[in-house]
Amino acid sequence: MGQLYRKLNAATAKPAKDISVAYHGVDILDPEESSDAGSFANFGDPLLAEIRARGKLPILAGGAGLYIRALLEGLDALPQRDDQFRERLKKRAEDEGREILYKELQAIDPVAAKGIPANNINRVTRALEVHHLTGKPISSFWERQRRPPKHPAVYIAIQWEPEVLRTRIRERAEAMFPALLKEVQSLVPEFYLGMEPGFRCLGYPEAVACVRGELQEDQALEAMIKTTNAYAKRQRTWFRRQVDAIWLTPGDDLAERAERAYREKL
RNA sequence: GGGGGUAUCGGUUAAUGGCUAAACCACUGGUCUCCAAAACCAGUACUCCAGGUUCGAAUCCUGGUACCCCCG
Repeated sequence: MGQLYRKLNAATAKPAKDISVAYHGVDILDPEESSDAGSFANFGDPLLAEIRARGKLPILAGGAGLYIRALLEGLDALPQRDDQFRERLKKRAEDEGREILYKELQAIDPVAAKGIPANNINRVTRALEVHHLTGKPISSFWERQRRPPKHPAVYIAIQWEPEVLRTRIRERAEAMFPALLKEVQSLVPEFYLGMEPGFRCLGYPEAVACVRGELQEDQALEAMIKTTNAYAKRQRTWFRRQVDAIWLTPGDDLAERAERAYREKL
């Protein structure tokens, strides 16, 4: 996710430059460009086909479950995001409260309203947006018959002991933080406001707040650790419940076991 | 040794002597079809201890304990 963005290197865990694997999808957006699951899928779909055609095995590495699903399974034919419309809704939600938007959704699309929590402003917004753009309720696009995945794949996830994972996340954040601060200082406020889409990536909002003097360094670091832990938890839930992942334990020969799992499954 | 203050979920705090002790964060589980490194839902868990006053105590009183501050 963060790896998509140019200039944001310190906290995005990009692959080392001298690595012997061909990487794609790194440094393809500027921080002011927004990304979404649909455009990610559009980017990756031909790429996967092309790599396969060369007889190579593509590997998707990352934890944004929705992006991976969008790429491997495809999305329904929903329209792309409309940022202007979203801005308007956001403003209305701030001025009049989010309940207004949900009431609107209930009026336009009771089916969708039933499936979307009233407080989930993101999904309520999306549903209203689709209606705005197409004149049709988003639920009318939901008529999805189970289609075969566009790209056959095995999901492989690593199951860490909770305490070990916690420690690794802390150490990772601590290791990244000094460079992250320096990087953000060199970008904000001179070149960026720090509110652009790229700066939504883990650790960046905290570093921006620190550069602006809103947080002490140690507070920012702790906040970054916090959000990273929360993210890891969401990942765990996603790969546990949303997809049929194979869970491997660290300490084994991961590469070997992953390959075996892959052969068994396909 | 003397004086004062504080004590409520893991953390920070809320509750005129009166509903089932609350909120936020953390933690655990979960939701998910285009901002997802997002947004959201649910759950666990607390009145320092022992007495007393009272119909009724987190709240008032006594003693103890722990921590903080001041004086020696």
